[in-house]
Parts: sequence; structure tokens; C-alpha cells
Amino acid sequence: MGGALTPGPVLPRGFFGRAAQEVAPDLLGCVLSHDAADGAVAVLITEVEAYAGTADPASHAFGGRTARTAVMFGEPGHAYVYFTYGMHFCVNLGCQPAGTASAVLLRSGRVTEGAPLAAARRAARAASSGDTALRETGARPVARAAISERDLARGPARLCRALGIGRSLNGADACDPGSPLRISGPARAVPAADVQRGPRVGISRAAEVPWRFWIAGDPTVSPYRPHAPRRAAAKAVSAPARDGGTMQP
DNA sequence: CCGAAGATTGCCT
DNA sequence: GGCAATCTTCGGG
Repeated sequence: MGGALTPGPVLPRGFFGRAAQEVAPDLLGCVLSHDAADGAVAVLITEVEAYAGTADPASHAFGGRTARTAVMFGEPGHAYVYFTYGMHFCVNLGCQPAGTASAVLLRSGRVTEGAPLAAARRAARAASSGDTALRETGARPVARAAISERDLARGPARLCRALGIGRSLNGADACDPGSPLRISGPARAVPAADVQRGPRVGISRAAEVPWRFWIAGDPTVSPYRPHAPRRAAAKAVSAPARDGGTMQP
């Protein structure tokens, strides 16, 4: 109970100087903190995924360094923040020495500090998007149930939203005690028997590699979803019909 | 320059 | 359980 959730000191950079699949399970139970202008939020990490850089077909760094993935090739312990699906941010922590790209994606967590602020950030997002249909139909907004504490940072994009992590934190040094974004050691070590592993979520390549790690039984762990390719937008009235008619269900 | 996919989420039926 | 929202990134022409 009392005091048990106080995080340890900021992790040393050497912690990240290993392969991502070794670092990943050790990040469970650690605490990511962000001090922003509107307040501080901290999250205890409950679910992560390892990405092995140029050697991993599922990694953004597969095939080499680009402007987007440059942080992963730099000094370990820095945040690789990327934007996806036109609306979501996700945060990784870089591993391996400079020159070698790899990272651990922080997928889910439990808010341990600043829950009201985290809830406000999540609610603001819900209210500001998806209201096109409301305007077009003239319908009034439906009263939205409060976001449960469990869902505040459940899933990589929601974790970023709760923490207020955006593009400006790309490259932030999470091992610097003076940084606004910091990663601290666990308040309590997670017993090895409580660490489970399985396939990574939502990737199309190397989906069989079991580099997702989570705390067994934790309610904030996001559900597993296999990769679902997005259907090509059918904009014209006439269909392309260039597939010869064969389709597999 | 243009096209296509994407380490997701939330609302729809 | 299906699918729309929304835009950056990167590779190919």
C-alpha cells in the first residue's frame, strides 16, 4: 500500500545498452514520467514490445536509417516518438550503442501519478474528434462515460495521450534526471514468474516472433490483435475489378 | 510528384 | 466484429 509505488532512481544509460529483447522484460514495472506545462503524469509500464532494428522486418529501422528513424540509431535511452494512422503517437526507448538501431515500444501502463490530468487529456481527444457525423446529422453529442482508470494508458497511443507525449519529445533523453521525460526503475521488482511473452500486436511481418512482454494478469494489458490490412478505399462508382475474381476469405 | 501502407482507436451494426 | 478517421513517411516513377 503506502509508498509501494514510489519509483526508484532514473535508469542508467547502460541499462539500454543491450539487445531490445533483453531490455524489454526488464522495463516491466518501471515508471515513465512526463513533466509538462499542464502538470505531471507517471505510468507504470505493464506491456512492451521489442524491435530489433535493421535485422527485424517489423521494425521501422528495417532497411536502414532515415530521418524518421534516426533516433533509434543514436545513443540508447532516448525516446523514439512516431506518428501513425494520421492521429496517433507511440513512444519507444532506444537500445544498443549508437550506430545500432533497436527499441522497445511501450504499449501499456497503469497511471500512478496525475490521473485527473491524464483523464482530461484522454477526454479532450474524444470530444474533439469524430464529431463530423454529429454536425451533419444535427444530433446532439451523446453523454460519454468517464474513461476508466484502467483504460487511461491501455494501448500505445492511449499511453502517449495520457502522458501528453507528442512529436516534440522525439529524441528526449529518458536517462537524464533533468529531462521532462524520464524512465525510472521499478518500485517493486516484477517476479520473473509474472512476466509473460507472446507475439507482437498488429504487425504484418515477423508476426511469429514472441517479443511482446507483459505482466501476467494485469488488467491494463491491451488485447492481442493480429495484423488487419486496411481495405483499399473504393472511391469510384465503378470497381477496378483487376483481381480476376479470386479471393481468399 | 504520387501512391500506398501503417507498431491504432473508437464508433458502427 | 467490421470499418472509418486522418496524415506522415518512404519508395518508386
